[in-house]
Amino acid sequence: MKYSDRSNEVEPLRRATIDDVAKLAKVHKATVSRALNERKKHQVSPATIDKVERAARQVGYAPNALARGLRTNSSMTIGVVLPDITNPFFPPMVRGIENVVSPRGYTSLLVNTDGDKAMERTALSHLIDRRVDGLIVASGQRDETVLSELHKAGTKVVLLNRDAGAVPYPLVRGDDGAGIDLAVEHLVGLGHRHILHLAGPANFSTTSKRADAFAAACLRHPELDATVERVESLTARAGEEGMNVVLGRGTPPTAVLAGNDLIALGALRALRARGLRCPADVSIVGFNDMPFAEDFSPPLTTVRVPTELMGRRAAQLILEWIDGGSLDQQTVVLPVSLVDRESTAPPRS
Amino acid sequence: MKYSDRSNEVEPLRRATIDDVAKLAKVHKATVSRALNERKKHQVSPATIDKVERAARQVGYAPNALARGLRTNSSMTIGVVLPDITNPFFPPMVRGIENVVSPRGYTSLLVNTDGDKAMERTALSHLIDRRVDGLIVASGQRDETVLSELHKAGTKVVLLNRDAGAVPYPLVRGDDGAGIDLAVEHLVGLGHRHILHLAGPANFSTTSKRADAFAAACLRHPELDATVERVESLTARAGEEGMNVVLGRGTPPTAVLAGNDLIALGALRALRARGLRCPADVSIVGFNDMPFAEDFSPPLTTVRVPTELMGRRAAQLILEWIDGGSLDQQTVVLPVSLVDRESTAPPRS
DNA sequence: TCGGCAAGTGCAATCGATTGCACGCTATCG
DNA sequence: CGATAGCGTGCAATCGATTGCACTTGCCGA
Repeated sequence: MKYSDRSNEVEPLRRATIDDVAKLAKVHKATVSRALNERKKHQVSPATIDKVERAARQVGYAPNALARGLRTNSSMTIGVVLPDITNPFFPPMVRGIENVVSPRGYTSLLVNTDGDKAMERTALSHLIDRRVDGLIVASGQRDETVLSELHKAGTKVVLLNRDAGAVPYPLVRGDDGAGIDLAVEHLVGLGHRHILHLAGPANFSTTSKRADAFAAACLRHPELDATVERVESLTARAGEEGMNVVLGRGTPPTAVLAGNDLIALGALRALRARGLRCPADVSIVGFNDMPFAEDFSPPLTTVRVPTELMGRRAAQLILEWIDGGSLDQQTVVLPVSLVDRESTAPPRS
Repeated sequence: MKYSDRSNEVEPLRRATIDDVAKLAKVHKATVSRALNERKKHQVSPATIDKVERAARQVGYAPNALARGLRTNSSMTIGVVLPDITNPFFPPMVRGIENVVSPRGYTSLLVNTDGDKAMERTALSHLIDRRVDGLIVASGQRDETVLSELHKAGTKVVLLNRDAGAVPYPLVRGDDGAGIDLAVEHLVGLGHRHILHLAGPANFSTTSKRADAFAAACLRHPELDATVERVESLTARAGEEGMNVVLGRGTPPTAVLAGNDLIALGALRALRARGLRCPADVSIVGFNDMPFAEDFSPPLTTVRVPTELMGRRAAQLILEWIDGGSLDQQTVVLPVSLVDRESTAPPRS
């Protein structure tokens, strides 16, 4: 047996196109298009549909989404912008989103921004280049300029979790204020008077809403000796550092209400490093009820926000909008609840 | 001033096309294309480039990736297939992938399969429809038929973490065998003799490699009284159930080596529920060193696999391949290490 | 028997880019 | 001074689908 030089060449392997199917089925490609399109099938005779489907199956035809998108001016994709997929708070939202968009034939394009404005900008423009039909943005910050540009350009965006300053886009979020109230009442109920709020950075709408709610709660409870400490970012490391500076200042609070679970986790680590016990020496309440918060040491008492549901809602909103629904600015606030686990107890003495 | 009925209509808001730019710059669109393409800029005079760039900026031109992809037959996207993004083991891989593909101008398309064959099939075909330039598949199972179809069709795929039966695709994985050896030696060194392996399902190459390595290690240590229990899935819930049946059978082992961290976590929960203490009563070793394994109660001793690096490597491989590199089947095995934390201790007498 | 209608199919334009080829112009060299 | 090389640009085809319109049939009713 003799092989030619070409035996080593890689076959071009062109995927079947609509023309291939048309040729095989001996009909015009327009007919193929219609026969395979659920919404236009009725324009084609059953016999032809059958021929076409047979042919399509035979050559393994799958429409080129790029070509279709070019023509129909819709890519059937939703861009999803996250600050950090590695933060376990977000994946459930992603699931929620996928759970509603996939069944409708949409694919989601995920990008990370690392909370970096420049990265967010390039990420968004990539998505725009790809002609996403809509965007879900969970990385909003207080002073967004990109988003207001997008708004001017008429891009469809739904904000998730975090608001983005003055840009009038719809927003789906958890009830941060109510969550803080729940947490404060819980701690006060246990008898705590000296409470520290380890707040997240001010440029996130979520954490600053929480800080505001904390301040308001303190006003309602004049008996409280409340402190607020801002940490640099929404990470365990920042929480640890923040807790350390507080601890370095002298007598610790009897309870800390963290801006989110990661900060709480950091606080836990700082406590442990100093030989303080939670909840015996100090109680800690988190926020978000991220996955595995129940497995921390001790299991974390925290405010549960319905992340998966938030994802779903955001996805529903963007799809409605794409479908021509005229949702004006609207904010969907989803209820939160307190999950009472083992990181809180009455203060000692 | 008089408004027509159209005043309420939504402006179509057509994005600027290459023709708009051409018109404004008074050149042919071919020239615009070349002027804006880094690799063809040299064919265009500097004066023209300047004119074009000005015009492009003025109208806010961004090339339509769909149109470009259609013409160039490359979408600049990489499909990433995961079993479950909600499992914290995967996000770091995703980061690794993004870290290498984004700088090269690629966007990654993420999809979940939930370990479901049917979902995997539809997910993959969606990605193929979108003409991804390559795929990274982390959801491989032993008996893959979809992947071998893809292989026949000439699709470029790199497997991540899990192998997929006989399909000759390149694979990037951690050294499962070595990891188990490390763990077993660690436990044996502590004095454990009665060791249980809570193995994951057999249809994953990872868990079955681990089970094999465990069996081999036992052969090397005839003094061991080893047991293996298979759990139904790679989840905490399954780990808990598995541990419960073992516990229900009588005297517990002094140490358990879990198929992964989630199973370990489940085992931890089961122990706690029965009033058994870890590591005082039974030691536990996990596998993967997923995020927050250090924050469990107790902090989990586990085998660290370099997830982010695995993602990077897989991404590098797929890009090389796309660039015309002819990587034949090759397996990249990355080294693992034991992270000794607090879930292991010598057996009580 | 003929006009008309409807169903089914084909034709060709179109979406927005890229790219091989041809053309015109200028500069260079023998 | 004329042939020629080469640079810069324009022309038009092309990628693979969708879709408005026109055309062909066959059937029905008057």
